[in-house]
Amino acid sequence: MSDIKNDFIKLRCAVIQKDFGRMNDMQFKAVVTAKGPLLVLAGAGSGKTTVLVNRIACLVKYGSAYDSKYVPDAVGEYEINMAREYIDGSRAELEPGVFSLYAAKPWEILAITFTNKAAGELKERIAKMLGDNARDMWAGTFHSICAKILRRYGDRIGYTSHFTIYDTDDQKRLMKEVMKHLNIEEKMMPVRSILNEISHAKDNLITCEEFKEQHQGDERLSKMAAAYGMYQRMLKNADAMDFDDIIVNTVRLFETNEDVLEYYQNKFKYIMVDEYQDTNHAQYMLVSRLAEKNRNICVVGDDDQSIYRFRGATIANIMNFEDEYKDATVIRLEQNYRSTTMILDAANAVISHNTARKGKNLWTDNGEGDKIFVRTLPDEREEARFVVDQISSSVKDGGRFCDNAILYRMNAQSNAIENVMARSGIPYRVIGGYRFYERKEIRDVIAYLSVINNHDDTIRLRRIINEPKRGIGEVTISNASEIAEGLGIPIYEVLKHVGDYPAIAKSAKKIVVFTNLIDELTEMAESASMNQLVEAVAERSGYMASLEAQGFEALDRIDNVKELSSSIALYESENEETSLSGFLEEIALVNDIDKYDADSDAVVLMTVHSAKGLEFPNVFLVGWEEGMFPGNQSIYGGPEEIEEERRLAYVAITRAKKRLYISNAYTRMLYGQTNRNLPSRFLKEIPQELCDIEAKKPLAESVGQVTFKHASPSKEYAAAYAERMQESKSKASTELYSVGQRVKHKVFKDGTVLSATRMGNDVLLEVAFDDVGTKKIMSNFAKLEKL
DNA sequence: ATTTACATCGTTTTT
DNA sequence: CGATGTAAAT
Repeated sequence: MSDIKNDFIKLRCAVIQKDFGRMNDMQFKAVVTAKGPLLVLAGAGSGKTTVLVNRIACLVKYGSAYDSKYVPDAVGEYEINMAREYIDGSRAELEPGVFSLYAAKPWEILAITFTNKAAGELKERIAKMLGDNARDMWAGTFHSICAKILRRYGDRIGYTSHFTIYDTDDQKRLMKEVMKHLNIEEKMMPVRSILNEISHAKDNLITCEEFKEQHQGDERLSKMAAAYGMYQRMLKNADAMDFDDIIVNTVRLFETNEDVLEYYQNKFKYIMVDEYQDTNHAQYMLVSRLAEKNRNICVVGDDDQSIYRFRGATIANIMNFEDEYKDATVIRLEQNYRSTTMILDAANAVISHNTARKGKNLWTDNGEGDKIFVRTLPDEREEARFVVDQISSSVKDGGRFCDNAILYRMNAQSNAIENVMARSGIPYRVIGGYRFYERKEIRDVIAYLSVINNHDDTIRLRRIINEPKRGIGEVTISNASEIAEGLGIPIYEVLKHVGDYPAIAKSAKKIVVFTNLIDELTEMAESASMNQLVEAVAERSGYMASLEAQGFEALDRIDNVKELSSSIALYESENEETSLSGFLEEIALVNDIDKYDADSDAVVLMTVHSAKGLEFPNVFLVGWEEGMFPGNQSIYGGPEEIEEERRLAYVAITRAKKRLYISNAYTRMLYGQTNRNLPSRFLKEIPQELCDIEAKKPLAESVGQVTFKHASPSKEYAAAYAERMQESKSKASTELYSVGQRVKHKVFKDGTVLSATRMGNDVLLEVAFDDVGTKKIMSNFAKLEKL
């Protein structure tokens, strides 16, 4: 080989090194390993995302050039000089193409992440490196990527392109329906347990036929098999899929349609999977089918951070990767850039008690740092107060609220902390828990949109057919669905031709009102903007009016519906192509955590699960007690469960950058019962010399305790209420209504004001309507017309 | 068909 | 404790 060629190879590597040289050796190796299977075992805070981002950038820019000995014939002095200039900095840009080899096109890259947030972050960082090019890359969660594929090819397996995605609530409703049909007592088999069993089966790609076969002797499981079968049939009839189906159906699609599989195998030359330790069998199958052809599969994960066993994640996927792909390159990232030595040592100590792990030891040169603050407090209120005090004083010293995160095992724990926070006037945000899209009023409006989008969506149709009350009762609805079942046609078809079916003819009038409403809105959906559509739904269905009629208590709900409308407007302005099914998909698949923005200066409260992938300067881990963390379920569930909890503890500890506080309480009130709990075993697994321990013993219980339970809530409430009114920028009704005033409401028509009570900036009116009787309404929202 | 009152139930983590 | 469902009354 000529000298020029040898020089070129060296220089080419140097060029790449210049671009990606900021990383440590291991990271760099992961970035430039382009071909073949690659396993990156990345400890917490080891720059996993950075590796992913840079690897993609490297693939697009240089392809597999780093490892290659190939030199194009055309290379000569000119290219050599260009490389030299680039390396010494006198040249800013390389001429495209010269140094790359088999460079990947962005659309040939598939990056699968665990959360939408991670996907968004990935895309954003890649866009910074590659510019607009990044837009064509597929980056998303398993669910969103599969949904995208299914929207396109779902017709091959009997779905339309606007199929509905059922969430847990829809699943429960549907399963209840199934159980009614099959005469399964809920006491014998709770809805949840059946759904869990089915979900497990699906995760392992077991069809209902196979499930039935496998459990022939077992009466209980045979019943479940029957339920499974019927459940699937009804889903299909409704053109709906649950979360598991989205993955399973994609795998099935590939199984039965060779051409589709080949298309995606050819399309995705490079596949990357983040958080590989949390994949389940179905996801594993999906990935390995896609990667089969090119074998350019890079998985990144940390076996110590596998925390989704309950959802079918099997740690085996990452453990066996090397057996699966004998030629795999394995890279370990053990240098941590996030935490102090103290925190890392604690994390390492805890996780070392697990047996099922590949084993690694995180280290850092960030310095020793503070000891871990371990506190024992009398009860959960005191615990919350301790946390709040710490945060207050750190903010006084110049810290920011958003540098602090409070992590707990269960969402139910947030309440105690929220109360104390609110009282102290500390801004906070709760992530997860009650999600916006889980609120009843939001789900109702969404259900309307779903039905407009997909008339066959039986479960959601049933949800809204009598919401608000239209006088269509349970009997009518189940008759109609019986007829639909019997004829094998969608329930909406039955409703459209009520007259033909004597069993429901009595309610014909009311049903026609409903179907007309849906038809009208469906027609509107074709031309109007989605924002207009939501408003039309809220108005014309009478939903808004019925909320308004509830007055005072429904204020929040009215606000929420309005917020939904503005979030749709936002969706429309942010996305180029918008569609109703696109929006519905987004809200089904996108979680609150994804919307979490670090910009607002507030303390963050969330579960440890939600915190995966995030980091904070100060972290408070509350409720480290036996029975809480580890939870009772896992204590009695066996050693595997405990190991999972321990991994969760490991995740929790490694979220902290500077300071880590861990606390437990002697007694804790949960679900209305007070329990005495011992400190968590995980706490004891942290070596004492790493800790700064203090315990505040509870006072003797005898002394008559003064409780301030009812001291100030009304005041607080009034303040919060006033604030909210301020926010909603009430426009109307500074004008007061007098008793006896005749008014007109757009739904309830004419009436007489019985009373008017000022409340904050608004006025609560009691109005006797001529047609519908007396209602309490808030004048700001009701937009009454004076007569 | 709708409202109300009362009992019962189960309580992990999430796409 | 809270949400959810069932039974009885309007």
